[in-house]
Amino acid sequence: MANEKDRFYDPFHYNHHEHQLNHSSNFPFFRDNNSTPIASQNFQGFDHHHHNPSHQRTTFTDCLHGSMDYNTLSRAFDMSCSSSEVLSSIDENPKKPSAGDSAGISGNQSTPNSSVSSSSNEAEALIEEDSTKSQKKDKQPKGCEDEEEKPKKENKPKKKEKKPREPRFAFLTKSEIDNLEDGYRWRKYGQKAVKNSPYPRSYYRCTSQKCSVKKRVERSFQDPSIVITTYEGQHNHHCPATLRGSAATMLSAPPFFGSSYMGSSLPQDFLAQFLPSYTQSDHQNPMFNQNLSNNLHLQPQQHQQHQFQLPRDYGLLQDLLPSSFPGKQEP
DNA sequence: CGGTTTTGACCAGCGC
DNA sequence: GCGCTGGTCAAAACCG
Repeated sequence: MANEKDRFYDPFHYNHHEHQLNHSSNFPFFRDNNSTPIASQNFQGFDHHHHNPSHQRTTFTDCLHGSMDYNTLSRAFDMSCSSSEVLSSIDENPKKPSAGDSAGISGNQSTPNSSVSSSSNEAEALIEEDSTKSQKKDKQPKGCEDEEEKPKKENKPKKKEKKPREPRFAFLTKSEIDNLEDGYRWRKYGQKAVKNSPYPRSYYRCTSQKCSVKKRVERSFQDPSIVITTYEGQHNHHCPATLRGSAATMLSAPPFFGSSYMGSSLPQDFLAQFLPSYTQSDHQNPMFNQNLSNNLHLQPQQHQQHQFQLPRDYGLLQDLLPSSFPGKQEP
């Protein structure tokens, strides 16, 4: 058990070589044979139009390994990217012919177009749903902020302006544990049966006050060993140090992506490591940097300079980082 | 006793 | 307009 969790924490608990091999594939999904975290995700800029109206919505799939600061990650990836090798995306066909439509990630659903792949490529798809559709739900007034404990049932102020949904991104993790530790504290607020799946989907909210981050956790019914965790929103606080040492540090390290260092001039090597589909041309593309920069600075708090320090137990991480990366420890 | 989980009900979009 | 579905609420139960 604990083991599983620990593994999940470890962002680089995978085989380097395998990783590299996967680089070449269009399918940024990998896992090792030992039920290690597979952490792959496809990003789809659903709310691009929201964050940046001028943006056109693009699908973007990428993968990372293991868990990191989801918060920053989501920001980091919520951008347009040239690598479109992926996705089928629901982008263009937000609506599926049949009902399982909104299930976004529906990796566990057998929706025809869900771009989710099937068991053989289980995680291939992990695509986020079209935000436009998701917006529907946002019952405004309440949101996740507990500030307003409105009596929703009766007189809910008819909400009008839909609050655009936060970008979401998902992780696939091979684990027996449904609710994987990620450093943050969550409170479950709902559970629903998933259509065409024997496994229910659980809804969690960050327990931190005024933090509206939510996550959904469900198990792929195609491959029950895979847990699909979808994050929505950005934490506006640091990761509570509930995790053991480095893991927490790791997960909560905004500096990882949030420091100005990461702002607009990420080391190419670094990006390449974390964004397997990232290419040099991406980096050279002004839009890429621009988007990245923009996305990394959505949150004021993240502007602050952090002295990035890598947890010592992440040897692999050390190895992956370019020597120029701040905090990189010399052997 | 305070925080979390459970769970049935409710609500809003969407497709037909 | 109706039915379906995902998402959310909130009271009750549970737990440490």
